[in-house]
Amino acid sequence: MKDVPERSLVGMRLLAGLDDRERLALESHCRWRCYEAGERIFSRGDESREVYFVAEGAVNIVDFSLSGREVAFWSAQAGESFGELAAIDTKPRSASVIANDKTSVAILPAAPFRDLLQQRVEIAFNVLNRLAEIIRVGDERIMELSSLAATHRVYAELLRMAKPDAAVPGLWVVRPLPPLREIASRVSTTRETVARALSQLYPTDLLRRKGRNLYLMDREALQEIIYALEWDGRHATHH
Amino acid sequence: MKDVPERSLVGMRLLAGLDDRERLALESHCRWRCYEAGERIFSRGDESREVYFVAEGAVNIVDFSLSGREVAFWSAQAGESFGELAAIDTKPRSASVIANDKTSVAILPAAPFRDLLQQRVEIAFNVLNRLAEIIRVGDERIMELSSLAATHRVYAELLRMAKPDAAVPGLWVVRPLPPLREIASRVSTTRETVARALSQLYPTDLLRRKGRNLYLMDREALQEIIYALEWDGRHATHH
DNA sequence: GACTCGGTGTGATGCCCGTCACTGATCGAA
DNA sequence: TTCGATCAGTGACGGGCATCACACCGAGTC
Repeated sequence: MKDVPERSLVGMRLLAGLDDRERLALESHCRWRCYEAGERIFSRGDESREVYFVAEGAVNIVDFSLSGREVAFWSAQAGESFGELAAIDTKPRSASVIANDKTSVAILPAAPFRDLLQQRVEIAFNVLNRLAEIIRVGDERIMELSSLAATHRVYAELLRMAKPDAAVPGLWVVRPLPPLREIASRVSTTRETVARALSQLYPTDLLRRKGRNLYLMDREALQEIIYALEWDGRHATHH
Repeated sequence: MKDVPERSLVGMRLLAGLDDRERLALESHCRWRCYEAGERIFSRGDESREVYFVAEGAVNIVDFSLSGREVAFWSAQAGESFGELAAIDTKPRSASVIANDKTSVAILPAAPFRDLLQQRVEIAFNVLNRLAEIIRVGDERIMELSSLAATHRVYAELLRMAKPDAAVPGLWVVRPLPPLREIASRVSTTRETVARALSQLYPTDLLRRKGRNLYLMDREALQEIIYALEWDGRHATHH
């Protein structure tokens, strides 16, 4: 939000538990850098090993299939970090990272990062918890890809993106609604399918769109639809 | 392989780096148990938090969709472990575990496991590396599900399962070939599709089947097919 | 204004593959 | 041998959705 980005690691979740002295020591190992929206920070297969902390902005962690299809794995907002994998196991980058907005990051080389983990077990636990969360989310995604039709995956993603509306309790809103192409890449389908999935729901009045906001009028009913359609849909009882 | 299962944690990869004294101390916190092939060890959503070490046998980590579709995430052989996630983040089990063969396990409660991580950073690093590997494999799976047709995912899985033949160099073999239904659950498709994928390849002589062995006559050519078909297949150049 | 460019909505077309339904093969056990 | 159970192979059918193609819209820009 500021023009002059803060150069500090205050508020980084992965570093929760460090006192000021420790944090400053860590900052001395960092180099800082800004990226424009859309700029690529590193690519799958790269040999770099640094850990990145997002100070401002947000990034998408993605990968591309041979045919150019973009698959989004997850994203990191300000206060979060990425690139830990390569720093931990010293293998090449497993995915690419692209700045979403104008983004400023702190770049910490692998060596001081590993030193930190050794000296402060607390931080190692933070990292363990973070990796565990990534695995849980990933497993859920695999389950969805395996058992839900594309349309339903879109609805599931809407439910994940929506936040409670500040004004009306019980009303949920996706604000702002990202470009459909981005939703598509998160649930591994196409822009067109996302558009059709939404259109299909407008008449039922479960979804309502106003400008760049998308309102979920009845969250439970939407949830219901996702699973109801798995029964008598193409995946019939089978058992 | 023995009738009386060994009750020791020797050879557990996650514990590499512990000396005998430390290992014995850990064993004193374990309880031991055997499972028959097919028996369920725990289920997704369970509130247990123990870490399991596979002494003998093998287990499958799976999950079931509402429609009963079984999705296999990964498996753990003797010397490997599972259940670390819940022990680390104290959330409910993210998946179910089913014994593949007759299996004996050591069961370590979360508390001593966490103590271990705190006192021996080396072990914490082992766990970090393991989780990192799980994430990398999971990401690859998501990529495959997003960009490869079912038939090609089957071929990719064959390549993963195959090991070099002891006799003929350059020849790779899947031995023994598991039931097709299991391959299907690993790549999220059906038994029938796996059967058809194999049948399709027999005439080309890239695959040859003898009893419970499946020979890959030309590994590179198979690799080739998987990606070649992504170009001019249904996922045309798009961009 | 006109022109571009990124984001939308939607119809038409094919084809992959999940589902259902059989037929056989294999292997133990009775 | 004869069941019974699990696994394997294959045909038929149909629906979902990826692809292609176009029209529309708002926001800059010149």
